[in-house]
Amino acid sequence: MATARSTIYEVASRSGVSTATVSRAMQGEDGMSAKTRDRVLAAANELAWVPDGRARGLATRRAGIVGILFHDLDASGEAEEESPLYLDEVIRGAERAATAGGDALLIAATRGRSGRELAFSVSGKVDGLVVLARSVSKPDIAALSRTLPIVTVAIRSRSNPFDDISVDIRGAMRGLVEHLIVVHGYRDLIFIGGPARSPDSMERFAGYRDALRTHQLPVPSSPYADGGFTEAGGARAVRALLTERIPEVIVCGNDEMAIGALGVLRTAKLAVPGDVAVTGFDDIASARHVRPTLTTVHQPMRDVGEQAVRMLLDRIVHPDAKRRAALLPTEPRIRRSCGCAVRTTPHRSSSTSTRATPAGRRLS
Amino acid sequence: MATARSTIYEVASRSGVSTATVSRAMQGEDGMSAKTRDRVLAAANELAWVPDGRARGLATRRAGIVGILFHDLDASGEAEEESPLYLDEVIRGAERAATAGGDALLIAATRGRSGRELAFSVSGKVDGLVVLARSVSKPDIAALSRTLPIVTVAIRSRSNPFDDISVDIRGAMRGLVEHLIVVHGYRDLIFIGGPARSPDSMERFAGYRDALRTHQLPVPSSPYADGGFTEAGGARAVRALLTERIPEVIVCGNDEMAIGALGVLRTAKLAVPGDVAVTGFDDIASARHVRPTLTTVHQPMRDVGEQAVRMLLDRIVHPDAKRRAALLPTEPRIRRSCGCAVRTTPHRSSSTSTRATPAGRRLS
DNA sequence: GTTACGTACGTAAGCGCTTACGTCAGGAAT
DNA sequence: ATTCCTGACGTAAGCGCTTACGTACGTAAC
Repeated sequence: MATARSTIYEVASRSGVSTATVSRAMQGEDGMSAKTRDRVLAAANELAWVPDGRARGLATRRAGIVGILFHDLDASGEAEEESPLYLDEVIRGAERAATAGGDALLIAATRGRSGRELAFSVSGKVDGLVVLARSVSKPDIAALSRTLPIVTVAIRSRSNPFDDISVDIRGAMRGLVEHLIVVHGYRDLIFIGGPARSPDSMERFAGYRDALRTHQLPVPSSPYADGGFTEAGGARAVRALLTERIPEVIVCGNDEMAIGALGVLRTAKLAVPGDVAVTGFDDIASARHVRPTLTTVHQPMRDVGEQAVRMLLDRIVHPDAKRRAALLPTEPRIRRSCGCAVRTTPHRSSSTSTRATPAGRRLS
Repeated sequence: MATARSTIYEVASRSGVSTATVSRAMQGEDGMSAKTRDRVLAAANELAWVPDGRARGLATRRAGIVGILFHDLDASGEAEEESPLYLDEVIRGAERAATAGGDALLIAATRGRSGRELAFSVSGKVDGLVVLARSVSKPDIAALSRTLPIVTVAIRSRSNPFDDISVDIRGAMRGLVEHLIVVHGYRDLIFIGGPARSPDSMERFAGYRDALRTHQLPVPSSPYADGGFTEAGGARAVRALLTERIPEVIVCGNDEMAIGALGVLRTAKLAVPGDVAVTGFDDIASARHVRPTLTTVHQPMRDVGEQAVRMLLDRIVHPDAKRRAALLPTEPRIRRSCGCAVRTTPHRSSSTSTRATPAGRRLS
């Protein structure tokens, strides 16, 4: 149990060489006699020695660690807001890319007001940082960038000077709504939005408007209601809606609200999609399991994580390359709730480069 | 964009003090004049200087980073196995505990055979390691432990010499099955298991047997079928079962298989729970959304992560304390599929110390 | 006015690596 | 037999911090 790390010096003396040689052996340099290398490696093994990452980092100016900063709503007790599940996908993707690049991934959640402090403490430990939207304030990001390469996720404002990876939310919602209009011929749609001031929420609504405009339908200036991105909020909004009228389709800003809507409609004895169609957004796991199965849009969150880290790794190597920004495409998941009669869809052939996430792999 | 980190020397000379003073100021030591401290802090601020974690780590012999090692099945293309969702919860919990303790969390997934290498590379970067079951081989864990404090998760064999956090799977399954027997009076149960050689799977079955034995029911020596912990596997097993007979209850080793079972039963026009009851295990998000809602057991995965890291932090400070192991309790989630007529259950009062995870917060 | 401390800060020795140079065999070329 | 490489390794100077000591100054006690 007593943990006494051994050092390169012990390994050196035990194998009768200098520390330089030990170092070279550990890095698999060439220009060494195989015999010497084996002796060194054997000694290292016997002593259970692993080069100290801190010392190595100090000497090479490279920690071999990249960080990702996100905002953990759930833990801050900040709101009733659902902890965003997609975060996990992003993190997994980031981990994968980091490991593939030979680095390790440091994760840190800002909560409430403590973001600033956290960010700076983390910044001393990593070679670069992926910063998710809403985790750190713009000025703080700017300050961090004075010491570190930064890649942002989902910060698409034109003024964002950093490399960025985002998902084409607006285009995705537009595509989904066009499906409703073109394929199903719906003309009477209602949009239930998320928190009014959330940029993400606004994007979704903008895509909705895009589609209506394109097809010469009346374009509302604001969502019918703010369902707060929660199941309960969605239910509430639909309950209110039903006291007024019954539209052809209820387009929801996310899956949670759509699921809430389905619940209310069932209670009201309205058939989905027979009497009303419903769509969601995000493709959470439950979307496949509610009845009817929910038509929605899948966001490639794992790809977001992967690409963000890959971009960061790149930026670390080429600090002066010109800024890059990527807009990742989404995948519609057409199921039953929009009115499509989906036969048991065969597994998609795995030929595309976009990897399916577990949630989407099997269709209901 | 050009990133030139400044050093303590620049801060020192800019504020007209020695590096020692700068260091002291950054650590908020007392025994300093407020004036000097402010000068130093101001200089640090102007230079956007953050102490280099590597150098600091080298000097203090403490990186301020703990790591967690898990196995990412999904990425290895190793099997059809579902990527274990609970992992995300564990990671989030671990992150929370690490951040709370002032440390950062490094995450790394072993995939396929590369685990060994990864583990050692990570071990140089952290102060301690949480190792999840199945991510690293026992001998490798032993080797790692020669350099680092280790806490294992879900390695409950009596020979495990390390601190461990596990969930009382066996007791949980036993409790669930007793509910079926005692409350509902079922006597004719069937168990669909996971991969036969998985220790986790075996635990679940053991709990099932415990319950039967206690109530003097016939105790099978093996599960009725191996559903591989997947939805498809569960469906397959139930399809086979139905060609033979219809039991009172189908107890599934996890939720995925239970959901597969529900699908097959629906197709077969069998009412759940009217004709057959079904139970799952794990309480994945979908369990609340399938119809009927699924009776299952919730595992406190977030707590697992939190406690593991807390234990590790403790171990780092007290390397010679005696070994500790904790067995975390689970929470049954009694819903409809077992035959209980669940009225809208009120929110549980938040008086218990066990925190509810998002998935369980709202009942259907 | 000395002595004796306490306070506030400076000095410099590491922490455990990497790597630019330097050294030293031994073989090729002359 | 010299000279000149070249390959294989050793030397030692950092990398950017922390911290045990040391020093200088001011204050209190006498």
